[in-house]
Formats: sequence, C-alpha cells, structure tokens
Amino acid sequence: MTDQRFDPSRADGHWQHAWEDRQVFVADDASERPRCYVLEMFPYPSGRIHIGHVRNYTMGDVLARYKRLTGHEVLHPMGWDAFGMPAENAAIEKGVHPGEWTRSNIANMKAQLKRLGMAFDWSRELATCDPEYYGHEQAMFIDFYEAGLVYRKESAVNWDPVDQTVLANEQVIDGKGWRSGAPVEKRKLSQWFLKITDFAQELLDGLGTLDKWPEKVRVMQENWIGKSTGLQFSFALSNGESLEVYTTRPDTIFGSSFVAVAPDHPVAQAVAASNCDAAKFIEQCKKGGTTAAELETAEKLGFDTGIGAKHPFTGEYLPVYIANFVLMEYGTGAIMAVPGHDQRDFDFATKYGLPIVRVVAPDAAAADAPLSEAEAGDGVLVNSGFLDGMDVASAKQAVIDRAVGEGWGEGRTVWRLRDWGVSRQRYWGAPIPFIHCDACGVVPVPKDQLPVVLPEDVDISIPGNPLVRHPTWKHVDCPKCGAAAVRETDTLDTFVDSSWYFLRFASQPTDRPFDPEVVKKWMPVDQYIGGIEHAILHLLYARFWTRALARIHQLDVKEPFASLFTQGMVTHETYSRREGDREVFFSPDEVDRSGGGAVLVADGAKVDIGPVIKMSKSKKNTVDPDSIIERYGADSVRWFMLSDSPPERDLPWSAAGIEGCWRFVQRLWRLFGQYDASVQGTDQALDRQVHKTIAAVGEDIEALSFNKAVARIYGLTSAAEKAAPSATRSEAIRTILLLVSPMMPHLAEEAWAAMGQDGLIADAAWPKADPALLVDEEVTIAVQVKGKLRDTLTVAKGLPNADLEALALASEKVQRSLDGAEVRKVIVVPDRLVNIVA
RNA sequence: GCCCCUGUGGCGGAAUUGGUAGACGCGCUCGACUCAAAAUCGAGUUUCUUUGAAGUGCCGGUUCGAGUCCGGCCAGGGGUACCA
Repeated sequence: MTDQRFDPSRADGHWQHAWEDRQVFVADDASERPRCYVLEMFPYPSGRIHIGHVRNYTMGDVLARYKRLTGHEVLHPMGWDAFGMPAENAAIEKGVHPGEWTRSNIANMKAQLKRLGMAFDWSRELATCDPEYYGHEQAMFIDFYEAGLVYRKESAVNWDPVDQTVLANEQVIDGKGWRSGAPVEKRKLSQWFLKITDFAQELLDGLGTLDKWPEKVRVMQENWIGKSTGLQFSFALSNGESLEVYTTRPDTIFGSSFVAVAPDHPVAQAVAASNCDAAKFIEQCKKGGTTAAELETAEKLGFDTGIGAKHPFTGEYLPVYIANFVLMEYGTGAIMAVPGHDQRDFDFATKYGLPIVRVVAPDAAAADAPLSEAEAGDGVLVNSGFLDGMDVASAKQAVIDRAVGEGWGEGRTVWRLRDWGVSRQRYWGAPIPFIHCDACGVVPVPKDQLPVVLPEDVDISIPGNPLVRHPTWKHVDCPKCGAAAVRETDTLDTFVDSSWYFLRFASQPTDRPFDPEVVKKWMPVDQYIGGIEHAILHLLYARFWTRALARIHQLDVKEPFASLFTQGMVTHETYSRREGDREVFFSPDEVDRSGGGAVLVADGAKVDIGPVIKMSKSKKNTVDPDSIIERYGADSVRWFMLSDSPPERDLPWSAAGIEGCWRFVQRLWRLFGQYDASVQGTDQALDRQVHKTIAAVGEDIEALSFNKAVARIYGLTSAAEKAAPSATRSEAIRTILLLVSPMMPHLAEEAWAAMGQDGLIADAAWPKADPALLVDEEVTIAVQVKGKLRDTLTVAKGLPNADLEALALASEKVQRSLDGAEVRKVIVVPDRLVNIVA
C-alpha cells in the first residue's frame, strides 16, 4: 500500500460515482431487511448550502450509513422546500423569475450535497414547487374541505398602507414596512383556515407517546397548545345586556376591579357606533403589527365605555374598558381584570388609576400587604368573602361550583392553540384550489382539473400579489353552474408543503399523493433530525396533517416522527450598518475582521458587529462550505461537523479546527497503510480497547452523540499507532476503518480497496463487540478526606467495602491529612471511592 | 411580555447521570528531525501568593460529597402563529 498522502480531490469524486453507479443508496420498498427511515428536514433552496445544512445532513448521513452497516434497509431521501418568500425577493432585487431562480438554486445545492458524499436516495427527490407535488397537496386540501376541516373567516394581517400590500411578520421592522418605511396597520381579510383546534386534545395526548422526542420540545408544544380550565360566566351590564368573560383564575374574582373587551368585540363595536371617541380609539388600536410579541409589549391602552358590569358576588359595578391587550381570538374576547394577580392588568390599572386589591397572600396575616407588582403565585385567599382561608385550587373550584349552582357561569376548557391560517397573499406558493362564484359561493376545483398550476407569466416588480392582477389566470367558469367566476388568488402557507413531504418520500404514485400500503412499511420516520427552531410550528403542523389524513381514512399512521433529534444551530456574528432608514447586512466574506473591528472590504468603512445568532439569509451571516470542501475534501469537513460540539448545542462557526481534521485524515491514512494481515501475535490491552471502542461508538452513533464517538476513535487511533505489530493491531486498524467509515466514507472506501478487502465498505458489516472484553479487571479508587481528594488507589475490581476502607485508612497521605483527628464515618462507594469523615 | 434552552481553561467541549472537574480535539509554548520550511514525532498547557489553596455565570440551600439536585438572580440564544 502507498505511503503517499490521501488525495480527496481524486478519491471523493471517484467513490461518489461508484456509489451512484451501483445504486447503493436506493431504498428497496420490497426489502425483507429491518427498515429504517432516516430523515433530515429538507432545505429551502436559498442558493447555496450553508454550514448549518452540512451539519444537519452529515449527522443524518452517518446514522443512515451506520444503519446500513448494521443490516437495515435504509430510506434516506432528500428534496426541496421550494416555495416561499425569498424567491419573490430575489425576483424583485435581481429581476429573475422565482421559478427560474429556485430551480437553478436546487441544481447548485444538489451538486454541493453530492460533493459532500451524502448517502441520499436521489431517485425519490422532490420539490414542493413542482405541480406534480402541489397538485396532490391541493387534492388533500379539498378532501379536508369536504371533511369539514377547512373553513374561511376574517383574520388580521400586517398591512402596508403605502405599498398597499400584506407584509410578513419578518418584513415589519420596528412597526414599519421594510420597503416603504410606513407604519404598519392591522387589516382584516377573509382567509382560509385548517381546523387544527379539532385535534387539540389528540395532539396533546399524542405528546405522551413521543418518548423519543426531546423533553423540551414536548413541553414547548404542550404550552403552545395551552389547555386551560377556568370559568366562563356572564356579567350583567348596566345597559341591560350581558357580557361573557372567561378566566383561568376564578379564585381571584373578588380582586377584579374592571372588565376589559377586545377592540373588535361586539360590545366595543356597539359603543363605537354611537361614540366617536370610542371609534377613534378602536382605530388607534389598529396601529402596529399582528405579532404576539408586539401586542404583548405594546403600551397598555384602554377606553372607558361608561358601561358598568355587575360583580356576581359583591353586586358592585365594575367599569368596562376597551383594551388593546385583550385578544378576540382567545376565550370570549373579554376578561375580568385582576390587577393584583396579573401583570398586564396591573400595568393597566396603574395607568388608569383603578383599584389594585390583594386577594391571594402568603398567609392570612399578609392580607393587606401592598403589591408593587402582580403576584401570580400560590397562597391563601384573603379579602374574598366566603373564599377567605382557602388555597388557590380549592377557591377555583368553589367559585365554579357557586357559578354553576346559581346558574350564571360554568367551568370551561379553553385552548391557546388557534386554527391554522393557511392563506398567503403571495405568488410563489401552491394555489388554493377554489373558485368564487357569485351564484354558488366557494366551489372546489374538480379533482380531474388539478393541479391548479401557477402561471409563469407574471410581473413581480410591483408590490402585491401578481395573481390578482394577472390578465387571464383567475378568470374561469364555475364548475357547478358554468357562469363566469374567479379563482382564489391566495396561495398556501409553505408549512403546508412541509407537512406531508415525508409521506411522498416513502411512496410516489402519480395518481394520488401516496400509497398508504407502502407508506405503512416505512412510516413513522425512525429518526427525524432538524433545527430546534422548528420545535413548535413545523412539527405541530406535520403532526396535525398526519392525524387529519388518518381521520379521513387515507393513512394508518398517527405520529409521523417516532424519534426526533433537534440539532443546535450554527451561529455567526452579524455585520450591518445603517443606510438611510434601513439596516443593511453584509456577509462574513464581505467583511475584514483582522484589525479587531469589522471593516467592509468593498469600501474600507466600518460596519457594526451584531450578536452571534443563527445563520439566516436575511441577516447574511452564513458561511459557504464550498471553498472548504475544495481545499480539504468532504471527509475533513464531515469530521469537523461531528467533532467537539455536542450536536444538540449551538455551534459558533470558526474556521480554526478544520486544519486539525485534515491532519487526522492523513494520520488515519498512514495508519491504514500499515495494515498487514500476515503479522502474528496478540495484544490483550489493545484488544480490550478495540472492543470497548466498538461498543461505545455504536452506542454514541445511535444516540447521535457524534462528538463522543469521535473522541473515542481518537483514543483508539493513538493506541493503535503506539502498539507493536501484532495480529491484534492489524485487526484494530481494520476496525478503526469500519468505525470511521460512516463519517469519512471516501477515505474509508479508498483504504478498504487498498487493503484488498472485498466490495464496498458501504456494504460491509459493522464489527461486533465481545462482551467479555468490555469489563476492566482493575479500577482506580478515589480516596477523600471530608470530601476532598487526598489519594487514589488502584485495586482489583469488586473488592469488598471493608478492604477498601482498610486500604484507604492505611494511606500515608490520608493519615497526614487526618492529622490524628477521630474518624467519625467512612463512606464507601464500591469500585469508585472512599470518603473519610473526621 | 410569555414559553423553552444554554452558561465548565485561551477556544470547542468531557465528566460512568450525586462520587477523582478539565477526557478528546483546536490553539499556543518548548524540544527532536531539517541547510531551511512544510509534514511528522515528543513534552508541557485551569488559576494563584504552589509541601498548599481556589475553581464549573452570580447569591443562597440540601448532602459525607454538587458542574450535576432545590430556591432566587444575571447574561446569551431559539420560538412567539405570514422567515423557513
């Protein structure tokens, strides 16, 4: 075998072609081997893959290759989440058609992924912008409509009054439109919704079955679904009407000092009809965007309607306000406000001089302790009539019981989860397959006319949805009555596209979205890997879509992802500066960071260094891996992605370190060159380490703890390098090759061939650890005095406690440290430590 | 604002899940080889007032023993329903 350097520029391409020619990674639906579906979240084709993608796909690739070696039939597909806003932005900025831009990005990124040696089954590649794909999606949407899971209602959007267009939340910066700079307003539009709330209980219960999901993701989803039980009751109003409110804290009812309704609540609307000031106030509430963060942090504003609401216990009349912080979408759109025990109510009461009453206190003696902020914690009820002395839970129940008994209210379950609004007033998405007819109303497009194809001849340069102003596309005849009608011009949220792609990967018939029989063979996904930023929305929507299909009997799977791994994000500093009203971002390769500060290479002017945050296209803080692959080869890059950082943790990008990986690749190459199957002799210590490493690396890969596997491989490599030639050493070298093969597949194939082994290493078998060699005969015992380490002892494994104690007390260092003090207690942990308490 | 997470040497991190803190790697320093460089190999590398002591963001608690458990803070990040 050669002792020259490993040359990735030659080897990488050679083996990539070998895998492709032999169709090594094409999954066989009919295979009898145990199946394994490994899936990484498919990328948005932004143009170039970035380091975050490389990290994500390397992890999945190592697992997929490992599973093949352990005898599984592996499905490891890749495709493109190809609809979305950046394509429209590129069209505006560069004058390229979104479709053209997207398709050329896909071609680039596919080539980049191939250069990394990813073991994808490219025969199943799909792009969500293909009419073939979104046509099936439109069919499912119509099925959901017919099953009563789709409806239309009014809902608020961010409206840019200058550009006369709907803005995404990301396009609203400091309350202003990103292009026009005009203050954004809320505007109501009639939009399409999916009834995800029908599945709230199911989605919540399902979390209990997902024991291979990270706890934190389940907690986040549980909080997002937000099941609460409380009291819904009605206030009698001074104008003779009544007002339904919902509260999760009925126990604090005696602390209620005002009532508040949402600006779009019927009571508010009624007041505004006869009161200009109220109408003006409601108008004012329309200022600003629609995000929860914006609504929650906005200054609390209210308008006193002059109406009174009669307190059900005290009979007192509480003032009814219209308040900007009350949401029409949650509960009844009206609240009983308790300033003492809800911070929002506290802020509001402080501003408008309303009473702040304590009704929960740490103990009865603190009943009149002043409140400097709302106290939401547990305690005992005070200043609350018949509730005094009760704890919070009993008081809640007592109030609900009274309300039910007296007939003015009842216990109710309320969910924070809202129905999924899927309408987007945008071009680059799947058209919603419906037709508006004056006579027949909303009519689904007949299935034999699907897909409703997006027209290519559109003008993107003007703000707004080009489908609306397209001269011909939207004009059709009503499928029901034949009269002139118009197509729906809203397109589907791109989260719809990503809610079922994993089913299409498993099965791709032409006449329907998937074949449920084939899907059943592969699903659920055995290991799903993606960014933690998708913990709630994407994962919840995909769970919903799967369950919705199951409910209409099109699928026999409820939870799509059996095991989830959320990798940390690859992060990087941002570079920006203000140009006029706008903040302009620059990419790391446009910036010179060498002088301590940051300077733009193009004009030598300073730019601001922003926080270290997730890499994103909009902040331009991405790093292109291509130059690194070119210089060091795919294996060094892959190894680097797996080393050091635990995969669930964020990885702050730095270029330092890749050199070390390159050196290790060469070090392995030299070691593999020393393989000699003819040498005789055994090396017991090395044999033990070989088998321990086999066991540990297998466990580490299964747990996706690649950084630990890497550290163990370093350890075995060092040991093998130092060992004298023996049959054991040759076996160790061959084992190391197999262990690194999922991580460095090109080097592995090259060395495998050079060693004269049969076939591809991609088709080889993972080594088996001998359990007898995994246990040590000697252990090192820590000897502590009063919890401080004083000595260590090397003893036979399994030595009785009394012997350990005697040995520890005999230690000279222990005696010196005890200094004649009386031994009061000795704690012995077998095979681990002795702690002497004096 | 709210929900979730993270915090350990110069850097990425490890720590058998309550039992020897700093494995392994990067970087750096010194040495070997070389006319020289690259590559490679060897040694060292938490801090300090170094026979010892301190030390895992900060303050406190539980324990024979805390990076790990509990309470309270601080800082950074993710999500917050139209970025994907």
